[in-house]
Amino acid sequence: MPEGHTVARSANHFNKNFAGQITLVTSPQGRFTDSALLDKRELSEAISLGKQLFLRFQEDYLRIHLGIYGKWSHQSGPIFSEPVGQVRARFIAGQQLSDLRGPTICEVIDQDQFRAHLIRLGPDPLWPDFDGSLQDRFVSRAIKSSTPIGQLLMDQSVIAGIGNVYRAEILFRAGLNPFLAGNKVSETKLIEIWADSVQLLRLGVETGVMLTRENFQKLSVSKEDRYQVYKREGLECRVCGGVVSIALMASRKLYWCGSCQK
DNA sequence: CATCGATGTTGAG
DNA sequence: TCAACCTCGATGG
Repeated sequence: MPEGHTVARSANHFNKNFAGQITLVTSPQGRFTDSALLDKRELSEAISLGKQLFLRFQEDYLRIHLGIYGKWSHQSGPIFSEPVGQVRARFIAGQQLSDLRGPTICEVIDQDQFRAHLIRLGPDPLWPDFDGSLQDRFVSRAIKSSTPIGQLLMDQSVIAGIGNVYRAEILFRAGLNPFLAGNKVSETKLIEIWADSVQLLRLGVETGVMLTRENFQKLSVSKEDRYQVYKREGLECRVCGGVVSIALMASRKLYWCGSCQK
């Protein structure tokens, strides 16, 4: 159940432990019927873009999207324990084993299809942005839209990698009302949101935890203390003491503080 | 033990 | 707009 930082961590794991190696690819569950196409080939590299992970096997790509249920489990050998659950795809190289369970997408695609996905997806705050063009793509897209900013942040073609937790937390940190249309948000504010996304996602990659509170202390790792507003409906806002609200926006739960986020 | 819900997306209507 | 997809840990009785 990842947002972009988790997927980036998976890519890092594959680049560290599998890249450049002949990799066994199987489907213990049997539902990944194309596993044989990749079996015993070199896993060239892993690329994360938003919530999608692409494992390149020379000229072929395995596109993986965990969706809401999917999960990775990694093990180091020489002894591998049998993990619980239905394993869609299993990867083994040397002493490393990775099991993929419950993904929405696990499909082999070619280079053209890979390029199509790159084009379709919006800018990923975790990608290097030396000339600021990724930030520009986000700002210019959001500032033209009459869609609420709370929905724009969940749109993977606007910004890739933000999910329901970061959406709520970023808007709280920006003091921005989620219902405000994108074209009513100032350019300065949009740049601030992009910069905060970069900061938060990087910290998430580094720590493996979604830290969003003021001092980023890991002391706020316990579930009750972790977030500013996410899943805190009916509780006191940590800043103003008002009540945290909840509503459905595009059928996803949205959390915000009505007085901090006017 | 049964039920619920989740950091997500697609596609039918 | 909403059901369907798909898995399993958390929750409650």
